[in-house]
Amino acid sequence: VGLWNSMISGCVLNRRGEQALELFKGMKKEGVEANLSTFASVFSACASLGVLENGKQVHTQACKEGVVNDMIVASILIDMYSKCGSLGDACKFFSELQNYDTILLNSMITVYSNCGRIEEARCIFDTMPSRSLISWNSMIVGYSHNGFFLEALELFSEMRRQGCRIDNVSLASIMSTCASSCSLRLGEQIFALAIGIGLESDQIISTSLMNLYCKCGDVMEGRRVFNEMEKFDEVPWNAILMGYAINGYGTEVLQLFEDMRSTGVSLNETTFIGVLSGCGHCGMVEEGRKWFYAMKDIYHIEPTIEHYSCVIDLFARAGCLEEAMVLIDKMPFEAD
RNA sequence: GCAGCUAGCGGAUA
Repeated sequence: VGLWNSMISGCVLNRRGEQALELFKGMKKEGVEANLSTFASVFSACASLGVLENGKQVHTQACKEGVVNDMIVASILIDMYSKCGSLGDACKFFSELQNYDTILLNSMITVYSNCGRIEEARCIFDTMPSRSLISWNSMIVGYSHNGFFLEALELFSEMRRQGCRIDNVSLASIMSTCASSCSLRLGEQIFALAIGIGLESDQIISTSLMNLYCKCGDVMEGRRVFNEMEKFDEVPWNAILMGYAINGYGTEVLQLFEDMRSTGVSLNETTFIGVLSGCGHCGMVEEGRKWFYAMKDIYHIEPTIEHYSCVIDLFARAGCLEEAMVLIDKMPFEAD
């Protein structure tokens, strides 16, 4: 068992989830009994792959082994359902549990927030025996993502009043709250706090600052931050791209997108949302059509409903109604 | 001193 477990958890650590599941199958074929660690790794693999059905099957097996009573396995399971977008299953499983620890309850704060059940998230937060930094951060993010900006800010103040440790995640989250609510001055004050604890060059703080400027309409200032910051991943690129897009700078969107491709920055769904919405704001039909198809054909990124929405909107506004209708029919989702 | 939880970018909309 030990050898199998090491191999499986090794795969998970190296993001080879598929391999981990293969190994798990092989292990069963050989008649080796899975234990706690095995299930823990397998659920993590399912979580990172987002394979719900697989995860459910293994969950059933784990129940027979009685393994789901383990706190860590239980948290991973909740996290797995959460990452697979199956929030109902997460809630159901949670309701069957008897014992909870801080980490498990933190996961549930996130689950409830992600289903919009913010009151229940807050209830867990209020009644949990002890709260970690992540509990506070999760609750703040929950409020923010659900549009409860004042509540997020209030909780952040409470955090400071109580003298809790504040980290880059806390600050970036609250700066994002400020950006969403166009609170430029407040956002800058939060950034000042970040400087005070030595986080002025922190990547996620810089990204948040840039986003703050962009959302508040000052793309030039956003660009200045972008130019000066260190960029370890594609997120800052997407943020400035989106900044250009929402402010109607179409040529800058295409230029930046070209820079991304020539620099070898990885492109993701968000990148294409930026590109397509930029084309939309500026009526660039040809470019929009081209990139919509290219994202699938060349970059192998499946268009989501957001992408369809951008491009359908683009066609409709440009007067290409038939093309828009055809696309609506071809959409693999329900129109919302 | 490593099994589990949070983060920054994410469509259109009077």
